Amino acid sequence: MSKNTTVYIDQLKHHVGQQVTLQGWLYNSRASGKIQFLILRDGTGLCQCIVEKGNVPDELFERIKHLGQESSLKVTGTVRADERSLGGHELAVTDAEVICPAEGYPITPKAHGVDFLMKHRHLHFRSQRQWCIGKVRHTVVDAIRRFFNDNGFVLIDTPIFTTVVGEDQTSLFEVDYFGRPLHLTQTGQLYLESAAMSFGRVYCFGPTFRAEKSKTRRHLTEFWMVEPEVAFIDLPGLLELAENFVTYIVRRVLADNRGELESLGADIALLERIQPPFYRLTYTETVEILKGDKTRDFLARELAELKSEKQQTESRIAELEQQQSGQIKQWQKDKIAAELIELRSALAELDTRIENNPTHAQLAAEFPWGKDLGGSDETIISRMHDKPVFVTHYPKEAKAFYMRTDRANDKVVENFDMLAPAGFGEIIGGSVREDDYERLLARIHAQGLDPGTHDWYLDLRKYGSVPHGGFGLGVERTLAWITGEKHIRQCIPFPRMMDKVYI
RNA sequence: UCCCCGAUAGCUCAAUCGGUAGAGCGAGCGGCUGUUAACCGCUAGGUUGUAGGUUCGAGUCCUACUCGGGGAGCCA
Repeated sequence: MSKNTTVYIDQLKHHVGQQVTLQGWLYNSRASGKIQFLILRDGTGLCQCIVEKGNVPDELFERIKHLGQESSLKVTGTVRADERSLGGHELAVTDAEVICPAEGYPITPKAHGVDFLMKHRHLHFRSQRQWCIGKVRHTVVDAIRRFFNDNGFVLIDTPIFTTVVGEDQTSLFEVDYFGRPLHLTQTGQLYLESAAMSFGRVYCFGPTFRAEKSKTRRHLTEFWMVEPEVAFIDLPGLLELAENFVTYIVRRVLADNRGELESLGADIALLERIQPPFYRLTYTETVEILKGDKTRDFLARELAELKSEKQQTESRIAELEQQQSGQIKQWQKDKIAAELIELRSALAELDTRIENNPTHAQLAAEFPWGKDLGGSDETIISRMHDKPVFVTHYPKEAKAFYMRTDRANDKVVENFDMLAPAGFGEIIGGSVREDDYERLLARIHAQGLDPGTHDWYLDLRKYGSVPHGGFGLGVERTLAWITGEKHIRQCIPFPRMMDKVYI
């Protein structure tokens, strides 16, 4: 008899006026005597469900009233459009079935600390912020695959257990492989180069592992990286590929996840400006900028801004504290308390930035040509620009053995990093590869590496060597930049950090 | 490996000069027919991270440790 259809919340707009059933979890609820507002989530979105006394049996009305957060249930009712409701649609409930009542759900709709949320990661997924980031991550990953698949690239799955060392031995996880030491991959690049000589354009996409002892908001020990590798390409060609690639990802997210970006508070205007060409600087130009007046003035201005921001925050805190001790209503006190908590944590961050500013200024001013750019240096350059910046031609000594020496200046290599704008920093690192057998062998020796383990890699330069290159893009860093999320650990479902694995 | 900050109720945080440990949220009960982190009233909830020290008296001061946060180096 029932022509009742079970639908997902994101399809409600197609069912206005119809009777439907939703299945999901109770995200939040408010009761007001004879009317209740249930916020239901079902994985596709949130929907406010209105339960009015008289429209459902009294017994059910009472039962729903005492349902805890995250109880699972089915609700049936009529879909109607209503501006007052989030999403613009709501359900006038006529019936409901509790599947599993929940009591004492630990993550309340109020504020929680990072450590608490990380320890409850398995539940934290259900929160709006994590849900939005997960949806954007899905789009980013799909856009990555689509871009390469649609542009003639062939997917090559490179091994996780590796015998070769891409960069620095100390940053590798060693595993006992039936008594023989192997390493978890930190790049698929060397294998990919061999594949590029077969397919021309290839890419690999998977998890990668770094044992660096880095405890910052930009580091994970396990993260996802996509690496294209192209035969017959030069540095300008690689930069063009990278900027088209990043632009494509950003456009896809803008098209598919505008609601999520808004909800996350991402800088949409900034994302809309992302289009080729990106800025191009050489390492030498970058060092000159860092040591020059522009950077000094920029940091001084930033310090002044931070200080005035701090002063404003402090006086606002004092003002609120004053109000708090006066005779006011309870709800006003709550509001003030919530604002105070926010202001105090903002103040702590301002203090850190004020404290770091002179150090960063000194590091930049005294930057010696030849050193690799530090995190703070990248942040400075990145903050000075409103679009991504390519930094190219780093000193040979600071870089990996496989990067191609610039034939016009043998102190530098034909490599590049791409810095995301507005302070997020590096999201891509890449290079043209050394294609000359003798030069590559010399570099292997110079860096104290074992030529024996690189036999097969050297072979690629023996049999029809061609100019080729590629780069690696960090998925979580890209995601953090796009979503405006401060910490990379929020951008992967189960983060693995130095010395810390929660679940 | 180094530097800075922190640990008080299930959660987020207060506690002035060293003087009996407080709010809100959440939980429980009651009220309210349009709420948007709803609101109002009542109830329960604590060995102040651990170990020692100073003191008539320590959440507060000192030492060590444990755990957590941020940053440097290095990197996607």
